[in-house]
Amino acid sequence: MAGLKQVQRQTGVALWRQIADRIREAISSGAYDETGMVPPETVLALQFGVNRHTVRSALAALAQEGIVRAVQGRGTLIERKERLNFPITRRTRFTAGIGDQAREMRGLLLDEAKEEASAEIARWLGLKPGEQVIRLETLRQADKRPVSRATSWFPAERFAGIGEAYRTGESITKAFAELGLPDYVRATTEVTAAHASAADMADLELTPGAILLIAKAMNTDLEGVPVQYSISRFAADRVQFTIEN
Amino acid sequence: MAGLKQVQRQTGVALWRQIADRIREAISSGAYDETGMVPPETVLALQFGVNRHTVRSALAALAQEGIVRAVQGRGTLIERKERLNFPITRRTRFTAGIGDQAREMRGLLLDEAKEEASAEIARWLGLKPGEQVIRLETLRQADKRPVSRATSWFPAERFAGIGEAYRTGESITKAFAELGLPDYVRATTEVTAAHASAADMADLELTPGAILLIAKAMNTDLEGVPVQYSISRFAADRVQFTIEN
DNA sequence: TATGGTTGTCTATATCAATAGACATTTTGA
DNA sequence: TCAAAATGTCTATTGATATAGACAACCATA
Repeated sequence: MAGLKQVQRQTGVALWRQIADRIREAISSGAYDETGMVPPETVLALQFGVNRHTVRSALAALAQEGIVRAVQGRGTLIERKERLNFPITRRTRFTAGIGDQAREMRGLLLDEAKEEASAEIARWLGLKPGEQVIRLETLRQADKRPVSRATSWFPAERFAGIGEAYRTGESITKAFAELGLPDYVRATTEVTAAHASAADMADLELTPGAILLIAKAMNTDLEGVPVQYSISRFAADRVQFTIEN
Repeated sequence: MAGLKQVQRQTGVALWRQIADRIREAISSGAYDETGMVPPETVLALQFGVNRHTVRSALAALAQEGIVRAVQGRGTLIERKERLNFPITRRTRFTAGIGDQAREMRGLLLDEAKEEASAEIARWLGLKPGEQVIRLETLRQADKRPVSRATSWFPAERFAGIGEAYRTGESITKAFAELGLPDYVRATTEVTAAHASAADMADLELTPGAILLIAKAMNTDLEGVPVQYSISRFAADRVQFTIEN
């Protein structure tokens, strides 16, 4: 399991942050499932080869994130530890994909705009650059916990009113259905990773240094005509993607 | 493009490192392709709202990575900027997948061991826990630049000698072929992201704070019998995954 | 060849990060 | 009820980080 060995000194990233990352990882890998607690501060300090105060800074950061809760005299309890699985297939849908892994799924519309397609968007949607597209900024939550922040583009002519449909249905699938598109398929998905920007940190309730999994996806209708291009930014410590071939 | 606006103060990560990350991203997004140079230090300092010395620390780190090169009197030149695309399909192969994006592809065998399958490995390979498996530690390079570090497990009985076959062939596909398995398919792939460990930083020539894309993959033969389970760790700034459905 | 724009170097100061040690406070269980 | 084990708080010191200003060195070009 997570070999909690010595940390090596790295410039530019505070030791307590590196240690916080290591402990967070150990927690989510289930290393402390037996006790439901993090080892005592003195033990962690010894394992990582740092001062106890440094470990305390790390644990304070994790407490701030809501991952652990310290109780004087008892120890430091682990609060949460789930990682949602997100299957990527031809029938990928965010809400259904998460399925029974969470009780309540919501999609919130943060912003809507009609704009001219950039060269890249036009290419993905099979339009000419400058044609009208609707851009939706959405935030997706699983049990009130933010999971991803997405920017989606739709051909404006075909999907007029999709913003309102999304706002009421709280999912792309329902919005498409309301606009007369009962079914669609995932054509391509590109996955990369990056550090979270300040804006994404705020929306996804992340802390500095957090990682994003970025999925650029294109959906088509059953005839293969592009209906949506989206760039979704997932909190990397809350999800994993599964590709079944 | 990459809106190089003010950085917001984040505890635990040095400002110069955050700025280095932002500039690296801007470079790889092609923001400075016209000039082939990063803007002057004074301009960057103004854009980010920090002191010029802080920008200099960031640029020094990027120079250390080989991404930029400062020339006194002229400016700071951009050295490299490629991101390899790695398609994930039923026929995913590392070497062929990279294909024409690099001239020379190599797979180096770092370590080989015969061991008992853990519960997880056994599950993936369809074995009983404790059955013998062969574990290979490999490093994959594109044009001498390390791209990924992988740990792979194979059923020991069926693939005895795969270590030697990999060492000479420098690819899994060739090693399989040599052992009488001319073809195989990718069954499942799970993608996550995490910070690089010290060991991976060394092997992949990464700098502190670097991100990994982690792909856990299972390959089967044409009858659907598992032949390989692997955990590959990619330098996130050097690759992207593409899933075509 | 002179000038403006650029990177390189130096000094100084304030704040943050990390270590070190001591002791208080709380919980659990013998 | 006491002792052990755990987290909480305080003081002090050192080195890394960030800002500020000034000037040197170098390059391109008008």
